[in-house]
Amino acid sequence: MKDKREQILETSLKLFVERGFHNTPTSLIAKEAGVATGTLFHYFKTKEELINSLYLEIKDDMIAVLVNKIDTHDTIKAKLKQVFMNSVFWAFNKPFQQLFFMQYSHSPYIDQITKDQGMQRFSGILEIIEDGKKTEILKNISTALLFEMAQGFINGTIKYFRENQQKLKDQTELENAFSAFWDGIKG
Amino acid sequence: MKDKREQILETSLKLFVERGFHNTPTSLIAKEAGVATGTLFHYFKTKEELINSLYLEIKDDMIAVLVNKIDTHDTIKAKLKQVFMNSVFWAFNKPFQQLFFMQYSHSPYIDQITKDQGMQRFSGILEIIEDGKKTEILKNISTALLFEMAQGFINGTIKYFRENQQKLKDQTELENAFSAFWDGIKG
Amino acid sequence: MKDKREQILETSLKLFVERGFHNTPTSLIAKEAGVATGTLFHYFKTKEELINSLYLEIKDDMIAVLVNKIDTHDTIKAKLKQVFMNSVFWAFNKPFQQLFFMQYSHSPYIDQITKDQGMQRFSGILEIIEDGKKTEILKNISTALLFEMAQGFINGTIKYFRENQQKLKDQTELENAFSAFWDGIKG
Amino acid sequence: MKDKREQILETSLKLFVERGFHNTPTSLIAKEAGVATGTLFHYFKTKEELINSLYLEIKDDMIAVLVNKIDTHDTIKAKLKQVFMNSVFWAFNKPFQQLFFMQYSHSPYIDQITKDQGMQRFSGILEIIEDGKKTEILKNISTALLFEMAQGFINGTIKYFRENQQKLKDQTELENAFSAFWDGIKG
DNA sequence: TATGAATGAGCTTTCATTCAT
DNA sequence: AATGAATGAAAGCTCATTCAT
Repeated sequence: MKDKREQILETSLKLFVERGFHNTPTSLIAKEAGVATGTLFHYFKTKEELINSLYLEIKDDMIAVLVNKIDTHDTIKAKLKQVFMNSVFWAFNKPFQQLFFMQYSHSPYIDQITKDQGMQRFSGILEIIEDGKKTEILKNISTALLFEMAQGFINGTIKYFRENQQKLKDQTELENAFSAFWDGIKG
Repeated sequence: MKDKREQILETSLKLFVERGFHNTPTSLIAKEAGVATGTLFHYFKTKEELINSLYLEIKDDMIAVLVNKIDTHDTIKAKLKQVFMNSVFWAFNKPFQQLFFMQYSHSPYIDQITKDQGMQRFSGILEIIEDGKKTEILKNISTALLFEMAQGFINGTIKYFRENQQKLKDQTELENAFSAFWDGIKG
Repeated sequence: MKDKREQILETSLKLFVERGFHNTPTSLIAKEAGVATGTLFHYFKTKEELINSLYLEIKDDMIAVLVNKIDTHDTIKAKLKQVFMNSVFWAFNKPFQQLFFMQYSHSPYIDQITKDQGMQRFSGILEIIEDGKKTEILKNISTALLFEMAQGFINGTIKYFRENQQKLKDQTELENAFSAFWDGIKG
Repeated sequence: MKDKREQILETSLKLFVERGFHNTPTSLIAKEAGVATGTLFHYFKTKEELINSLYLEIKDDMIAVLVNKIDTHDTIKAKLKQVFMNSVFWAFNKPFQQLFFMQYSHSPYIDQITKDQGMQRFSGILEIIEDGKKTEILKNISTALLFEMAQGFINGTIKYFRENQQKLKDQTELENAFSAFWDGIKG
């Protein structure tokens, strides 16, 4: 049997995505999680604290997956391809988590402190981009811009594959997507 | 003096973006719009109908701007550059509208019918992409994927410039962003 | 084309019976009556005045029917039989009106003054009862009690026939009902 | 201190009778019952559920009183006299409950299912009537009609005594009323 | 830790009524 | 006489949060 805290996080993720934050009563979360309403507030002081905790836990999980199987000795291109593929892989393995970010990254429910903490975790990926620029493999564009373009591109790719899941069966289209991605950022 | 319906839409846009949908009482919308609470419901049967109407009106406005100054005789590249630049221009001219889409495009408050209606309005832009593919100027990737990649890329670009507004003063970085965009999708 | 005032009364009768007084918006009455909301308030200062007017108009109509075809020369029994039959006849000819009394005779929406005015109209029937007592044809019970017993009895009879309409086809059961009625009050 | 649920039922009975259903805010019920508004909705999902529950609880109480002190060995007449007297007794002991039925038995606020459930509880009394018919003590009229006539007659009697309470001091008039009742239904 | 009855502020929505036309 | 957009008080109901157990 799962830890109750864990159970609450898991349940609220699902409900926040399906129904929206304010349209998800804490009583419903408690019920679906199989705990008493009071228990939820034992683990999270407020509903706001709950969604912010959720945000950071998901961010941590995502980052861990994105940098998976990246070797220091890989080329910049290999590293970024791994990140690209890991991103798509994560989105499909953790669909609720991915939708959660789509919905709540820009929402006022997540406070700025939490967003900043989430951003810090991207440092590893930002380093890859900076390395790529130093060696002139990537375009000489500000790192932040390159990062946002890349992230937006990947989000678009994921959105497409979510709506056309059968296209993931063979790798062709995904490889094409990465080619376009790479053409865009390479120097 | 503005039309009351117009006033309600304008006010609710601002408030939904700043405070979130469920954290914005209809009473506050009415108050800020300078109308009685009953008046809001005279024009929009429910709060849900209000946000869906808002979504479509903003979508219409955006599309009109995106295809602005596009001439039939332009090259594909010129057309897509115009769309790219128009997108950034719109985002900066209509910041609330742009943030509204960021927050609510993926939210459950907008129903699927409304989202579909919104999507239909992109047909003009999809045609440009298809023309580009026919003449082998663009990559031979499915139109839907190209579209989503492009849209994601542009969203990222906008996000960057919103956080770094001074970088828009001269055109250099924006031109670089378009170059990257074009490199990504060209054949 | 009907008089608008008439139209409003007719429509509100139907709606008050089917939906209850407070669950029937004046806007709905206006709409169903085919007039503007303002028009309703032109004829009736308030919604309360509307239902009280309705009460009295229906009472008038009912009394007129109850004493119909009663001849001064008839026996007491013949007169009361006529009233009894007229009551059932009225209830079936004016079902909404009858239900209206069932629902609103005891309700606080009708003010006491109106109820008293309605009661006055029964004087003709009360006179028949008093005549019957004088000649010892009816039981020597206070007129008011005889009246209420009779009215209750008739209401019960009507309720039964409303729920068993086919039983009205031949007159047997209705005659039986009157026999019981007469046995109860005769001296 | 009373049970909160009980307190809410008791208070709403009084208020519904005095002010009407829709003219009685749930907030007022809660206030007079000494509970929070939320508590009312904790026990009754909607205001409609509240009034329907009330209807059934009162019906149960009434039936229990009506069949009180009836012995299997009593004659039909004795049994029905007991029911008649019990009815009057109940009406005077529970005046709000009696007025509640007068007002709401025919109202659209009580749904048909509830009304049917209420009717089922009369089976004991219907049996007495059927027994009476078998032994030819009562008129050979359909049971349902006899039942409705009787109920209407009793309601009228109660209405009279409510408006003329001093007449209850000695039993004479009440006995007369029962005589009339019995004359009406006896064979 | 865990419970869930109880709270009451606050929400969306309704609706009788007004009034300029 | 007739209209219907506009009003805003008030309604039913929700829900984050507390607290005695």
